[in-house]
Amino acid sequence: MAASTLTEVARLAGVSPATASRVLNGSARKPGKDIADRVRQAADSLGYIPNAQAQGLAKSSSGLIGLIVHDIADPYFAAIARGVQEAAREQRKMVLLATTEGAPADEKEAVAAFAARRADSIVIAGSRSSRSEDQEGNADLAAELDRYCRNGGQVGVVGHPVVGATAADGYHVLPVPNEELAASLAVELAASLDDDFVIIGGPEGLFTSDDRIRGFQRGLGKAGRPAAEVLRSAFNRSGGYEAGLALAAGIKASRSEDGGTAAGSSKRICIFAVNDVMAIGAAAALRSEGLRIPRDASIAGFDDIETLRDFRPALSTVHLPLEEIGRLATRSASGAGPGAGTGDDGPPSAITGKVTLRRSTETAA
Amino acid sequence: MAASTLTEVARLAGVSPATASRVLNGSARKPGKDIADRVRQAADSLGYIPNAQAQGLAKSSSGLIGLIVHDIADPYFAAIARGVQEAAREQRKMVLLATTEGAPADEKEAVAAFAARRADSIVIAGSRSSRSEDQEGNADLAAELDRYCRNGGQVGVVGHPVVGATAADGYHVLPVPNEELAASLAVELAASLDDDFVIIGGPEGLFTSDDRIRGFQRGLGKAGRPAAEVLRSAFNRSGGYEAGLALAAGIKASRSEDGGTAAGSSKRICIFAVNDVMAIGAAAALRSEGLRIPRDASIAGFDDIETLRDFRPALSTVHLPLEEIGRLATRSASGAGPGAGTGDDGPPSAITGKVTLRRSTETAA
DNA sequence: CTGTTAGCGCATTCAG
DNA sequence: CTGAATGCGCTAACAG
Repeated sequence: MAASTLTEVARLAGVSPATASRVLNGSARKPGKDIADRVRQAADSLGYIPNAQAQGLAKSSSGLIGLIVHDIADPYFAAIARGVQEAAREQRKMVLLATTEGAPADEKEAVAAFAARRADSIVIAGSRSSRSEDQEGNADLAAELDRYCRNGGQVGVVGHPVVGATAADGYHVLPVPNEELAASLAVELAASLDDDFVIIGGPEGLFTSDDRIRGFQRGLGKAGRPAAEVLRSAFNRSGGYEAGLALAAGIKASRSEDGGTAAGSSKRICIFAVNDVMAIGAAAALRSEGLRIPRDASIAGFDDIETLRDFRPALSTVHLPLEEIGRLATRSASGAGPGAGTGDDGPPSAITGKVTLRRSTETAA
Repeated sequence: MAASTLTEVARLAGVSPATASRVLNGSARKPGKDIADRVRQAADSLGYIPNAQAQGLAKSSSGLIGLIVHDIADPYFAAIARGVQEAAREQRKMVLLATTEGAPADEKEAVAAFAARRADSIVIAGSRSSRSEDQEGNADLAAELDRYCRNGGQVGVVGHPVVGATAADGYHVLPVPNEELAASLAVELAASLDDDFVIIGGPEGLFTSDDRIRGFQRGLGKAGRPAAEVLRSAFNRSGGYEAGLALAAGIKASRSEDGGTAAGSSKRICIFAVNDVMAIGAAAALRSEGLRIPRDASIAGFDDIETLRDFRPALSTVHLPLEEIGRLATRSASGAGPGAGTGDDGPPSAITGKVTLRRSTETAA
């Protein structure tokens, strides 16, 4: 038994399909009140559900928003996804999810799939990359996006533009002040701590990571501190853990150099991990090596992931309004259609974050 | 400039649309190698992307899987979503996301929306509820699901069947042994701890919560312990926090009764929170009241949320293969079509969890 | 093996 | 204000 169609509803109501369509969906013209009721009644007596595919075909617009993330189980993306979902709901649209592990080739596939479904807009949340291994994928992705935009699609990208994407109509970037915020974090940290700074970053070429590293170094410079050493590892918890292990070894080594008992003589280090999840991993590594925070090392992250806020010692970090980022990116990809003229998308709706110092970077006391 | 169509490709290749369709999509019959190449070349010279809406209309199947969760930012659902996504990828389908905050009325809307999009299957991940305020919503949801199934849709539900749903063809439930596992947890805890047990549960009527409470009590009974008192609050972090606050007050009160200095004379309590997120909230509350875990109270959760594993003291819990749950629920809603006969969906593919005791429930030492 | 014909379910011209 | 006709882009029966 197939779902009932508009035609069936019309027949039952004794009207034409056109009329039925007009009453059941918001048409410009309002049919007569009496006949409208008949149609509506017939509709739900049959349990009529409009076929969105057919509607989409006829109107060429699908009510779909495509969302691309690296990993939906990563709390960073999950939070953004929630914002996207909210915005979608406001627009009475549904969100189509694609996860790509950050591979531009997969992202290109996702864009093509969204285009095939005639998604009204696409939101790309994952960090852009300029790594050489991603060159080709990036080019393909850029081309696919370009085509999508040329066909009237809207895209909203969080953070940085896709590498190589021509600033087409309908292509919007929501800037995130990663660099500025990281600089502020460095300045605040430098003001209260005497520690030597070390950075745990993601792979070189990951924009989000690179921005935060650059900003942090700049802030350090502004505070009259030397640039920090940078350890590179995976942009996730285990990357943080590995780097943390290496740092722990270093801390222990420098201590024994200072002579066994003079435990306080070597300077404490302050670790800046470019995101909270890496910071937590690093903290776990230090702990597993018998080191304590903030006694033996201080540590700060970035993002202010909600689920991690109960972690002890409380993690110093930079708060980012993740949910709002998702919302804004989605809205930016829904505004004026192509040919709006000025190329300006109304108020830039800038994202603002906030340095949030907590126990993990207190002085050793 | 609209996207190019199959007809355009066909014209450019000098063949009929039917032939073009046959080569570009997997048809049973294979066109001649020479002509196939011409079509393929024409296709990507035009940047042809098939219109999934039109395909769906013609084939009446959309390649879409609908996923319903309470909140995508909740790590429990995020983990399941990842599993669903994986399974979807295996089937070369995309996932449509709907979040409902657990309201059956919204879930009904979501099902209708999925039905409108002709989703091939629907996965419902959120806990079922039998609360009176959800009665009406449940009935509507059940009716909507029933209709969806009758029209050939497949649905997979995690945990418990939707209240009132008639076991239609295409309706599959993936059981999660919440009760058994909670019982095992109680037994293991009772074996190593002398504590008095207290349970922090979600609102009465939430199946997942109720199952875990019931199981825990049963385990307690089996171990010769009296039933635990049950505190009810919201099924999330703040619910846990509030309940934790109440418990902290109780702990302090009973201590002062025992006389100020005899801090060890009143028995320690062991808190079982029905999920990890609530447990973390409760732990935070205790801590904020100056209590320490496991010294002043022990605590255990349920789910073994990955992001929470670095929490200290490490949380005792019951490990659940969340990702696999998502995968299996998705697969169960993709197997044999309607009319398969036996009503049996092959191997029950049972979910198994594992009691995982960690520091938060060690003896006070 | 290919081309032609006919819908899939709906929105939207047009005519009445 | 209503009904009949046309087409969205594609697939699946037919015919050649």
